Amino acid sequence: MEDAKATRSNFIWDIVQADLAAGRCEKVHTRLPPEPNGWLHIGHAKNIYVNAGTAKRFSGLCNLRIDDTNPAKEEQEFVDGIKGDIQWLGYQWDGGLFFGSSYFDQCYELAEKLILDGLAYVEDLSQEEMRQYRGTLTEPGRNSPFRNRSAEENMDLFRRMRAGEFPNGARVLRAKIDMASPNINMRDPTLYRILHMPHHQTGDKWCIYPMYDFAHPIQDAIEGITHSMCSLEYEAHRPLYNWVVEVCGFPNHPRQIEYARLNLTRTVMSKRYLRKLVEEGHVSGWDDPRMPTLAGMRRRGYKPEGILDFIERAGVAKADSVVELALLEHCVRENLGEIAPRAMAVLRPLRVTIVNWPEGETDAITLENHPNHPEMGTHTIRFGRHLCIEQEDFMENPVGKFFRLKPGGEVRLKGAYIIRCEECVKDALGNVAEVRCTADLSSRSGSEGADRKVKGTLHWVNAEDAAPFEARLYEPLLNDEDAIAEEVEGEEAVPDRKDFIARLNPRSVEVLTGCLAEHCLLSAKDGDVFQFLRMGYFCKDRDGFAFNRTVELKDSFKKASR
RNA sequence: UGGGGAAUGGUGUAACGGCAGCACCUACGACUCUGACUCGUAUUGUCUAGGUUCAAAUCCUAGUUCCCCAGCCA
Repeated sequence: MEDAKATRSNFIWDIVQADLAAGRCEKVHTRLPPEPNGWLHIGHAKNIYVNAGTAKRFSGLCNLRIDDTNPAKEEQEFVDGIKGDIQWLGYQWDGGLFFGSSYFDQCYELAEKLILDGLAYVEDLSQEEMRQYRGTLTEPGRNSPFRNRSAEENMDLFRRMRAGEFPNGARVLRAKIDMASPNINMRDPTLYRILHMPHHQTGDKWCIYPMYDFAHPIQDAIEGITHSMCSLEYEAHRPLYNWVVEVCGFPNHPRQIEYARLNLTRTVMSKRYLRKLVEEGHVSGWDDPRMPTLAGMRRRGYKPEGILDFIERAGVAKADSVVELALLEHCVRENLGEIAPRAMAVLRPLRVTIVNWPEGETDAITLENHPNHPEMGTHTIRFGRHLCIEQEDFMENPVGKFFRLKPGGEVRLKGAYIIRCEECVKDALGNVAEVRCTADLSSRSGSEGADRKVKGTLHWVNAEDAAPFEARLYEPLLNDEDAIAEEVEGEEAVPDRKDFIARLNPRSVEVLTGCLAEHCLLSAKDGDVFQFLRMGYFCKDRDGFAFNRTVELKDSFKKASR
């Protein structure tokens, strides 16, 4: 029996299951049609899960089809990124890799066929005139004066369009359907437009390019796709999709199924704005850890397993929804908690001197790499007279239930000794610069005197072994909802302002300065991610350390201090 | 106001005429060599109004709200 997670169903699977049962298709074949105009983001992960995942679920195949029908918006550089991200997520295009542009010949031939069949015509009206003839949501459109050209004339004009005789926008090829249709998408939609622009795959071969509505169903049908999953906004295009498959005479009929795209709280998902963030330099690139891209999340230390678990738990349905970021964080944390080796690091160091510990003498402390997985081994660090602890782990004037270090109080240093704070030394500004403590030498972890309980336990680093590291500063683009509201209010003249402001999770980014024990740096070579005890975790990427604080201190002392 | 969709706790998602379940969030408690993790407990829900039925989230009628469509974008 499969476990509950694996059997979690959704309405798409029900449809596919029914199609299979009714014999409407023999083997499930889906496709992934990303447009190469940016890097994949967490929303695409859902698309991958839905399409490639459905194929996997029913032992079918999934194609990767680079959807590059519009040369104006697409760039070669994104293709490799897309492929890499899909593989990183753990999916393959076992059905093959295709390019929408490789069907240009077939699209063109079918367009000629439609002309011959009297189902398409060349339009001379300008864009503006076409808009007027189209009617409105409540009024029917009017037939174009060019609607009843002969097949011969249409063919001649269309071939001349292809030959490059006309400038951009001079003419288009339209489907002849119904200008009075209540569905505006059926009011003689455009099939082909003139675009004198080289294509990153086909070069200068074409100066006319098919529209999505024409190309997509053709591509699906040619590839033998059985189920074509896309987002809700294509629902009204489904009649057109079916019309194209029908009139082109394909024996097989792919089925388009729409589902609600993924929305996340506090997260900008529109590729247009993500692109703007990159192009205007608000972030370092598509893989900036603040970006909701798969590349950004990868750099943050997220693992595909956590992301996929999130997608699955968020579910697939037809209702528009906004999933809380907390669910993503939970899934990622759960995944990382299981696999990440533990390490101690201090981000904002506060010097601690153990006054009864001899200068120059050290004690080797062995710590497990994972509390639940002894097979992950141990690592050894040194305890000495000079240590660093977290600034926030000491309070000169403690409030409420503050279990950590305070004057006269005791805490255990993880894996080592219980220490007592004797006094704190301040700098010229009155800030605590150093805490002087005594260690209970009989309380060493593992020794006989170790069972004495103290309320707090702190992580620490031996100052001498600490390797200062320079972290990249990933400040949140915006701190909180109030700030967003304020900015939006003040910038009303810019309509896009609200969307443009990246509502990226402020908790995912932390400015840090501090030090790492040397062993951490060494261990980091083996695995990217460390569970960082109470704090969350941090990851190492090619540029250095990025700290991701996903676990907030939600303790009662925090409340008391308000 | 045309057409196409969707409405279930704070959030997301199940239940396809038969006990409204699960997860996240939140709160409280237990545990703990960090207050994390883990474990336990709890609050909160079927858009509205009628109707059919022994029985309605589910079927019917009317209404309400939200989303998408008037690109030579996808």
